[in-house]
Amino acid sequence: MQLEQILLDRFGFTAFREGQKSIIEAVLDQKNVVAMLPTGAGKSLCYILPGYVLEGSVVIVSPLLSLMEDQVQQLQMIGEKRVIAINSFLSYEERMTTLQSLGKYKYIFVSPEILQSTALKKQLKKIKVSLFVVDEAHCISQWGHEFRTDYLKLNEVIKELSTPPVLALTATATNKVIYDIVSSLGLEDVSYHLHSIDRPNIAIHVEKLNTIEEKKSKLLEWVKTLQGPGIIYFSSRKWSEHISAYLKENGISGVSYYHGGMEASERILIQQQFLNDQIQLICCTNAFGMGVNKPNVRYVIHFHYPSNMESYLQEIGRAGRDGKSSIAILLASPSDEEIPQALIGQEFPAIDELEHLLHLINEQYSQGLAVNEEYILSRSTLTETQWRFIKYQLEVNGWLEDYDIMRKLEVDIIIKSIETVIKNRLLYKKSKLHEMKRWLESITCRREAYLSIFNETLTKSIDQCCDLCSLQYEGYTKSTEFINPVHFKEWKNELQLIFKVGGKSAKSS
DNA sequence: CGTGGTTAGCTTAAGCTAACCACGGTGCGTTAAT
Repeated sequence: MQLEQILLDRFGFTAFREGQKSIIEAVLDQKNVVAMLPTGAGKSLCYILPGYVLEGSVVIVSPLLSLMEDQVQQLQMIGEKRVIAINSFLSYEERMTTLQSLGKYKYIFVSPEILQSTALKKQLKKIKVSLFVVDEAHCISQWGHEFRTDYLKLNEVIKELSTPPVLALTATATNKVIYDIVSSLGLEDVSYHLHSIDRPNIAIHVEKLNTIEEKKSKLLEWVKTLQGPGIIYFSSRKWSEHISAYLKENGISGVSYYHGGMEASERILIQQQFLNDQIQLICCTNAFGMGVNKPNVRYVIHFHYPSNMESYLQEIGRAGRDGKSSIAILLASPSDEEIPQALIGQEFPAIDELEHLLHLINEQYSQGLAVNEEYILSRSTLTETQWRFIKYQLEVNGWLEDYDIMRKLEVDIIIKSIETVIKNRLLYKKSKLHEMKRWLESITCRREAYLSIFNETLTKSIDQCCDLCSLQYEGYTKSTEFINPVHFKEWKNELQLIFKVGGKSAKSS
């Protein structure tokens, strides 16, 4: 009752959306909470509202600067001024001033990286942190092990802050990923609020083609017929640019590309143009999407498929946030596996590279020097990600702190240990890719197939389900009037009555 | 890691092989002490 009043007073909503209330109650009950809500279900309310009830501040760990800025703006729009994002957008002076008066902020947005700053941690310890939020918590599992290892150090930060209650929020996680989140954050007595990851208004279509050229012309065909706006995913920057140009050459207007190799200003511009309907179609890599809350995306096409099902579901989940009918199309060809395999392989250092590097570090240690990263990296061919992965392994075992330990253990033992970690991670990632490939080979309902990966089952039949069930493509095209799903259902029911055909049983044909 | 394209170098000087290289994504943070 009281919560509904706050909801009305502060946010102007009369009722909670599904799942929100019980999450908020658990948070206010000082429990550790893991919440999985589908995209667009209003996750941020789950920490914003408790902020008004709890004393002290709410710290929110966010994976992207743009996401932080968005959230800050949204809070300011509802009249909340006690909000700050601590990141590299702040000048040195601004940052120092902010840190001195940290307690006056109710909502403090941070990146996992900046949480490693001792100056920030020192100030955070002085104020009362009443809730520690990890937004997009699947990043712990998806990025923490190799790409952004500071995600795996959040548990240390939580301990340093005298273990405030934690709220981990995500839209897409398998049981294993949830286990990974909970154990990595060191959470005990967890209150789980896991809702279905399914998005019934998104139809699924997979199309097999023999060559890349066939894929290109099929893509053009779809883009010409489908009602936009749309997003097309690629696994390489080059391809996203190439197809963007190809579509333009073939008379498609309002197309742009987007990937991580572009200038930040250009990326922001294109994202804004897409959000404002000035661009109808984005050819992009997986850099595009997180935090893109565009309600009317009508289709997502995969020109290349991602390396695991979680990523796939996150990407198609960017369609149809307004709840209206949308479609996800995946174009597959035999050579598609090459890129994801290569990407997985290059995340990890080769064993001889690892050995070479550790001997270099050892050399520096034995001269009594601290590890000079610049020097070490200049003498190896490791990528930044590979080095960060090794560095984390050394840190987490205490090998980077104390060079006496390094001598005693012998480099060989360290190499063996890291080698084992690499092998296990490779096995895991390859099995995830294999799971993705198996899904592509589904012979029964694709939705049921991915739900089973997430330990779910289909509870009610869906009219526009997938290419293996029954799927009418007319509802997604430009030429025809948009078919309201409700009317469509009635029409279909009538047809079923006439022919006495069962809904779901029809798909086995 | 694994594939596909190019080139150097060999030679029954026009065609073969071996060696080499380019290719494939995601983002933070970069500046001080009581």
